[in-house]
Amino acid sequence: MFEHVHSHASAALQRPPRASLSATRFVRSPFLSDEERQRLEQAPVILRSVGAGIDLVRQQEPGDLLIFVVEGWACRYKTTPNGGRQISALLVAGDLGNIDALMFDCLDFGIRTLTPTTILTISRERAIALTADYTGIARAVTWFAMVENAVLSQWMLCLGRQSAATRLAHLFCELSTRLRAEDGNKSSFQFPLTQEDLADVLGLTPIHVNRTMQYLRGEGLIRTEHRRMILPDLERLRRIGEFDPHYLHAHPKEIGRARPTLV
Amino acid sequence: MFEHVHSHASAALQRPPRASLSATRFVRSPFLSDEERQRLEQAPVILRSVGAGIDLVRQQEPGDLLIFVVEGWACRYKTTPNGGRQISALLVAGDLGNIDALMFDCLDFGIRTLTPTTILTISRERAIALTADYTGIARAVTWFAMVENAVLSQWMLCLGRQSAATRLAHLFCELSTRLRAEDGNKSSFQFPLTQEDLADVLGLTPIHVNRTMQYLRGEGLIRTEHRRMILPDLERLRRIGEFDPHYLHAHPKEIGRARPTLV
DNA sequence: CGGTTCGTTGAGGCCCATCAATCTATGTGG
DNA sequence: CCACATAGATTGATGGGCCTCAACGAACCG
Repeated sequence: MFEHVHSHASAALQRPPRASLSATRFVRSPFLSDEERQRLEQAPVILRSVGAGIDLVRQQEPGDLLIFVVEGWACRYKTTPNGGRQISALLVAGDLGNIDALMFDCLDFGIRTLTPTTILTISRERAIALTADYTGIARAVTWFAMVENAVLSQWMLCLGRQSAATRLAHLFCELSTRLRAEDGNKSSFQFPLTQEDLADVLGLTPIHVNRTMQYLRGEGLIRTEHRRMILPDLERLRRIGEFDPHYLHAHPKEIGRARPTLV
Repeated sequence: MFEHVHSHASAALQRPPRASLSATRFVRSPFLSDEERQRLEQAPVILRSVGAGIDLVRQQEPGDLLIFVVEGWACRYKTTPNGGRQISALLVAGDLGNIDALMFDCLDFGIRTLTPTTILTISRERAIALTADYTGIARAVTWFAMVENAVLSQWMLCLGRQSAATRLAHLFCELSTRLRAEDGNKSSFQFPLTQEDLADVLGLTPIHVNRTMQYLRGEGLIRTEHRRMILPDLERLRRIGEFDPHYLHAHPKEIGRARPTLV
């Protein structure tokens, strides 16, 4: 699978903190019992360093690994026959890229790194076995799948019904929340994506992304300093982007009810 | 929840074929054991007739029922503050509208009927209990959630990177497949949606939907006769729509591997 | 220092939105 | 049976948001 990946696995595996799934958001799911969390942390994984712009999984090719992002940025994407690309998810530290591999042999999207990235992989067969043996793990999988669902629906609303400025503002708000980069009315975070990447997320051309970012800059809503995104007025940016963080389900207070007492 | 729904429940409940989940795609999932299938079919449900244009669930309101469509058309949708609507899923006979209710107390989308519709509801608490007690049912839920995921990703590609004609053609191809209305290179099925509904699915205005449909008609790719859609040349329509049915995962040959032997 | 990647700017045009009106089909009440 | 109302399809005119093509500037890097 990784013939085309320039790998530093051997070096990575010698790191002091032994590689494990504890570097991912997955093990922090409230659905897990202590035993289940431990099983996940003990699961054999492989840590790799990968360059930028590398396909980890290609569209329509079977994949035998689940891929987590530990550091750097990656994306899920689909392409049209004539070369158009649409990014359907941005993957940052802690994210699982191909949860669908737990159910489907063959994915209809690709996964590609956008920056140099550290990834963590676990065998698909083993992951499936874990979901079969531990109901809490299975439940966590379902939870994450449904959150992805909610995020995709929100992006659909943006793509179908929002202007370029609103889409951009919304995306920056979403990233600010997901990266937990918020500090009162301000926010700032490392932001290594190119304007072409942004265009492929938002369904625009890079040129128009550029012009729209200039507009937002002019309005004092965003600022960029050497690959860092600064949002000086979150409140106003949220209004422009019509952003309501609810769809991210980032604070799973709701899990109590989803976990029936009769188990 | 249904105060605003003009209901014929009492009449419906007296129907000869007693209402049960066997009218849904859910019970045909290959993940279910015989016992599990039986439990689903025995689960207490309520059958209702609902008029067109009725909100079954409103955005941001908690829902205590899972809603299946037995007959007619409905949709999941989201709206923008200034009145824009984006339909994120079309629901036809057999579909489950709010699978997310199994995990989230409060949904961030609404469900609305597009035609007079017969729906079937089951208590959310009871459904959650079923997924907790029967691993096959839980697995089926995860499967359906991931298929929805794949469909949403495909729609995102359409919204972000395809022309109006391609989007329309793609949608008709998808519906033709989902409704199992295909017959060689031709297809035809009841199609009660208005052009405004189509516009809200495709992220266009009704006027442009109208003009694009005229174009497709002129090309001999679609024909409509009193609320019936006729696709005289599926192959060419698929080429225009860049349609590949794979993403629908309609033929779950892959389930074998997703169901590990070590259980 | 030359090459490459990415950001920026300009000119021109098309796809689709907007506004407004007409036409048709269906249904309703007198 | 007809006058009327309503919803949806259709058509026209106009404009704007975004795309396309093309070039230039800036930052980075071996």
